[in-house]
Amino acid sequence: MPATIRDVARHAKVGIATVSRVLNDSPSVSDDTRQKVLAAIDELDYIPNPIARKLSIGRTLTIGVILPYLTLPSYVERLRGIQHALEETEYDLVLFSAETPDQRDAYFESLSHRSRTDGLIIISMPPTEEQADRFIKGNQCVILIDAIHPKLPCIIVDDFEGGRIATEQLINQGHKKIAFISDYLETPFHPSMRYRFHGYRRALEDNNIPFRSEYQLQGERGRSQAREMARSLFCLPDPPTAIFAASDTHAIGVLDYAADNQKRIPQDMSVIGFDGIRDAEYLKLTTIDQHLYESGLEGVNILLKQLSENKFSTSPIQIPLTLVSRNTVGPPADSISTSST
Amino acid sequence: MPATIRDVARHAKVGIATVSRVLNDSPSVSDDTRQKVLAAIDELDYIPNPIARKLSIGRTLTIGVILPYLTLPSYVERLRGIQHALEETEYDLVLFSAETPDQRDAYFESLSHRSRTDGLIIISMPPTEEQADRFIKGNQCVILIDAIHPKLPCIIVDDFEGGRIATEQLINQGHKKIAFISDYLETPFHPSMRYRFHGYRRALEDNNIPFRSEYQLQGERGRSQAREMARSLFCLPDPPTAIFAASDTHAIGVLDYAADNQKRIPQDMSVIGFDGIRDAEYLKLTTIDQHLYESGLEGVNILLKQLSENKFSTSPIQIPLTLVSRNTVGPPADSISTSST
DNA sequence: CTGAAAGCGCTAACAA
DNA sequence: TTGTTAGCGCTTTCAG
Repeated sequence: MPATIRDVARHAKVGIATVSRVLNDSPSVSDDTRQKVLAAIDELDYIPNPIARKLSIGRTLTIGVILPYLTLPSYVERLRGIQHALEETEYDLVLFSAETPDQRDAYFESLSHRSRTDGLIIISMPPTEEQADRFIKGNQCVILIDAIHPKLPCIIVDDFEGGRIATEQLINQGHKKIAFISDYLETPFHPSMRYRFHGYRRALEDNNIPFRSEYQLQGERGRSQAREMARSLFCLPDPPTAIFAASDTHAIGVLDYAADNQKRIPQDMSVIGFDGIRDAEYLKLTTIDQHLYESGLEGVNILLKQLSENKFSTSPIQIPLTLVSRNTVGPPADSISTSST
Repeated sequence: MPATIRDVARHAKVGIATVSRVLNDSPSVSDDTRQKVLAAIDELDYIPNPIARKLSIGRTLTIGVILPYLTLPSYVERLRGIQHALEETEYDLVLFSAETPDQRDAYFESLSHRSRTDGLIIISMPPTEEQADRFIKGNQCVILIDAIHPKLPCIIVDDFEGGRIATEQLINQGHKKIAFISDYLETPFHPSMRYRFHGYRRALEDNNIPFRSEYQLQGERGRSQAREMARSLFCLPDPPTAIFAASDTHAIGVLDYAADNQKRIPQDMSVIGFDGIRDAEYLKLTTIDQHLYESGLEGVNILLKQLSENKFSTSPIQIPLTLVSRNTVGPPADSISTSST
């Protein structure tokens, strides 16, 4: 049996509260008794029981993280930021992965109150009106990352603007035939991509480039799906000269297709991604970096502030986007031949 | 203030113990009173406080997972298995990421006893003798995945045999000039790769192929490092015709190099990996699948069995390896020209 | 089948 | 500065 605070008190011949005080670094303990207590603690190999502490102070000292898939690099990268920010605090990080809408709803329900966690970081899953109300009613501290709800604090990026910038970057290089590939846009699951698409449309419009529906492809999320989209695009009678991929994973799928089919990037096709995952850096992918890791850090900071100050703001925090120019965007082939003529 | 068990008892006009009984599905409650209690619970929106429960039963209902990096796909894949296995249980999964040896030692120390977690799943980090003793002394349930210690339960694969099989596969295709690339082999951090190397050596030996030290490269862990190794190998005066990469990440680095330098895989170079991460499937990489996801599942199963039966076996569980033949291994170029001559 | 009461190990008034 | 005491909300004997 492990020693308890009572054992320590007895051993040090002090009151149990005094032990608690030295445990919690209370200033109102004489140096003398502190030493005695410390000695007893040491002698008995005493370790305070965190559960008892939690019950007593009425907090769980636990932060829950709910994310959609543990597989996609962008979620893992955000998780890394969260984990890193949390490890210097007194909070434990408990992980919930919701791979289906049902599971998501179940978690939203079972974690809607304060009994298991002091707060929740929810990644890329906008709650419904009802679910948001439950969080509030349950007094659960929530922060949304990459999702938005008028009643809840959230961290987002300007996806519209990001989409616009990405497309503009392509246009500036001289591209006019610009494709857009993404997940299915009409799901409520991941609305960001829809905004990126709108940004894309806007950039085209601003530059008087007509939108061509054969240049817009959507499908199941995933790298291999993106590869197939790339194939379709390349096989078009009048193929695009550039692709704006709504995520780096999509962009990498395009790169895959190119690598396997003797297509040169960016000579035969320019590609710009979105996210700034680690592989993008490595693959020299030009992309819009949305600072995933930092968003995790920031999420923790905001949540902890909420927890300590017990006030929160529902005006979304915007993380700035950064265009990272690497090697996958260049002028279109025809512009080169034109200029060299 | 949330309702407590006492409120429910009062409301249902029963004793507090009775409420506890219906909460825990005790059979010794009359249907009649059960209904009354259930009604009260419903009416008061009562939610049992898990912390109080944990304190009372003396368990944390928490499993800790310690892993080296949250970035490498193989760890994430194992984590997925763990998370999945745990989500149907009453245990919470709390995450610890040890990115440095110091951090690892700190976690091993602070989690060496039962106060924060009921058990630990440790991935790819063999504890020292001293650390293992602490776990045992602290009565902490531990299972090692991809690491081994004589006093602790562990889940491993036969890395030696895997290395041998991978190499043999290359040899069977007619290769004689086979390179091996890996992390630095001499660290105590990730000993598996050393065994894979030994398996490689053995396969060469068995087939009377002399080991050529210029064909063995090691370096920092990582895809881009592997890419550089591929470059060195290709630039050798007498380059190898096949590469056994000690991890899929290494293998993908080789693929990267090939894609960027007009090298055809497997025509110009055969590549076999090790791990069976998801990208390997997607990239059609031939590899030795060590069933990462399943290892996570299995780790949880064993740990939970330990917890419930309070007995454990330190004889390592071996997960079988599977050779997955995909598109990156073929006969060497010279053998083709030979046979066609 | 049910209830009273004694903890689980800690924190935090309150009094001294 | 210190000790006593009353909880935190649950489980679990033990009587009835």
